[in-house]
Amino acid sequence: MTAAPLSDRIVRQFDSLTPQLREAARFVLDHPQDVALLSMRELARRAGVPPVTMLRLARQLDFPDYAAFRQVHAAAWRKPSGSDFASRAEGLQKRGERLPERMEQALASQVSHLTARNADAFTTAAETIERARRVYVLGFRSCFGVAFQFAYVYGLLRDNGLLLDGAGGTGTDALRQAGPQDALLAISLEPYTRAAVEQTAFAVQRGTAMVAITDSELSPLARQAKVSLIVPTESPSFFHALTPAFATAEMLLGLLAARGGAKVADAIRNAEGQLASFDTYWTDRPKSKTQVKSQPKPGKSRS
Amino acid sequence: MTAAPLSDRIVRQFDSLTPQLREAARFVLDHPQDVALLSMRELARRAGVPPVTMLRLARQLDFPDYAAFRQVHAAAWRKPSGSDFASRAEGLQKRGERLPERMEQALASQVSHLTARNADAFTTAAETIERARRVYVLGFRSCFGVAFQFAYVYGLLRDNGLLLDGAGGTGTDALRQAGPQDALLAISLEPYTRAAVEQTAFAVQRGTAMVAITDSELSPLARQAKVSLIVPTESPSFFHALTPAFATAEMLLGLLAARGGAKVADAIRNAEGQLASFDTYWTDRPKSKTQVKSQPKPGKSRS
DNA sequence: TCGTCTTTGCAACAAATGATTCAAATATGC
DNA sequence: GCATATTTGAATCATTTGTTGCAAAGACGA
Repeated sequence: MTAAPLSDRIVRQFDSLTPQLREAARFVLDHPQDVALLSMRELARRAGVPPVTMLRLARQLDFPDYAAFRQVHAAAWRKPSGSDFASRAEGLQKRGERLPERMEQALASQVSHLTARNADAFTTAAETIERARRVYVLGFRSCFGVAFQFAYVYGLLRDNGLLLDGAGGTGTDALRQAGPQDALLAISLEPYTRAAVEQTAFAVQRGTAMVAITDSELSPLARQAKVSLIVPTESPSFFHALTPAFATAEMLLGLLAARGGAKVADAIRNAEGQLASFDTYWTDRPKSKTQVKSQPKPGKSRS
Repeated sequence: MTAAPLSDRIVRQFDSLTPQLREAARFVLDHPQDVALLSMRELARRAGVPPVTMLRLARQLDFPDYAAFRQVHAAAWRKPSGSDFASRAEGLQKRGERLPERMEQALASQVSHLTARNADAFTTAAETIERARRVYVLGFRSCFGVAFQFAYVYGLLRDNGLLLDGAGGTGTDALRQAGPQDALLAISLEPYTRAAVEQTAFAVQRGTAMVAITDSELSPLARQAKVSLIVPTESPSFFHALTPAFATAEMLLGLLAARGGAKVADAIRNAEGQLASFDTYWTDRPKSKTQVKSQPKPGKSRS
């Protein structure tokens, strides 16, 4: 209905394309809006191919013009914003009909208000974590995914992070060593797991600075935390929304990385190199070719 | 930052505009997408004013260029990859100044376009999962958090989910039993971990229906998947954004729950009851009192 | 190894774009 | 009613756009 039929066409023809055209096709698939919004030359520049290639791609896909090619992409984006107001109202009742749309709407709105609600908390949280000797990360049950994510990415930045997961039931034992020089990032939403409340309380009592991601200033975590990042959890669905909490963690990580400057950049490059040498990642192209060119975005790292 | 402040600006200045400029402004307000997608001349033609008027309108609103005017309109409903190129360069210097705001902006915009990009894919994905005898969930490294989240919440709905985590290195062995009646939800973003690619390929070869959450139609997962949910990963920060993938998982879960109807509601109540009887959750009130009352919102469940 | 065929990108082209200029049309103040 | 200011649009200019032609580079089969 939207862009699907076109991208299908591209995917189906993809294998029969020449290498250079694939490069272009890949970029077009990944950035469909850019086709509509940018000029052909600018699009080609960003895709890293000469302008002619874009024209050739369009022709290969049976468009007479580049203009026709672009129009299809434009139409795909025009439709939803226009017709949605009308179609959104109807059909809210029908059991999950259009529920993804409603959730999307809600989540986007929640995410877009995170900083407003937390003003300087992000900075304070970053400072707290930077100063810490050790950074413990805690999150149980529904919050574990967020905690894991933070710990994993943080591990690319610095090596003083420790995820308190419970493999073997020993996970949180490490907290016993937490002290005043350390920091604890704790994530817990209503209903707060008993373990989260008790263990953070223990650490705080020992003088550890807690950064909390939680859902209310009045949550048992927030009241003991040095800084709290408050996230909404309302959702049109059965479940509490965790996306805002996840986004908050991701934003905090971004801030930490940015503040780290060159030192962090080095650490990331280091981690990448190690992973590459372990052959962790899958690669498209035949290994024989010049591998240098096959790393398209050098500055960008893997989270 | 997006379109809102601009249309505000137009409305506020509207009264002080000359008649002809109002004509133009009115059209621009009613067709903001056209500003981004059409040329100035074409836009003017449709608005019924000479081209110069559009330029004058842009200037009147303190834009140096018509290009700047258009860019603002483009940025409003475009994912941030494009417009951020400019701000990324300068922003990285200022070591994270206002980075949370920029990330928030980007993430919110990305989340708000998830369904547009994936149209019917959510429904197809839900159907596939519903039909499956077993539902395997796979995600490594940076994607594990998302996989965990899905598996955890899915576990509240039904008991046929299985997270392929690697505790003890045995995690993915379970995939050996995957067959044509089963489904596999796989999450992998660039750079794709070798293990994810190989193991999903194995399952697909055995006839398992794969639902992929990935970042391109051309990713090694998408090409083998029955349905693909495509998520953006661009970010103003060092790292790839995972929030869109997380939100997608959450939206899919919401859809599954909604489609499940009463049966699912029962299952959730069941799970809650069990957790409560294990005393998993912390409660504000003194223990002596009636414990029943300490389950605050009966309708709302824990994700 | 050579010759053929495909793929690729540079340079040049015509058309269209955004922007400028200026004169006509209209409104405004005295 | 006249002179001044403002508003408007046509004609024009310098760029940029999409497109074409052609030659170099590369792949492939004999």
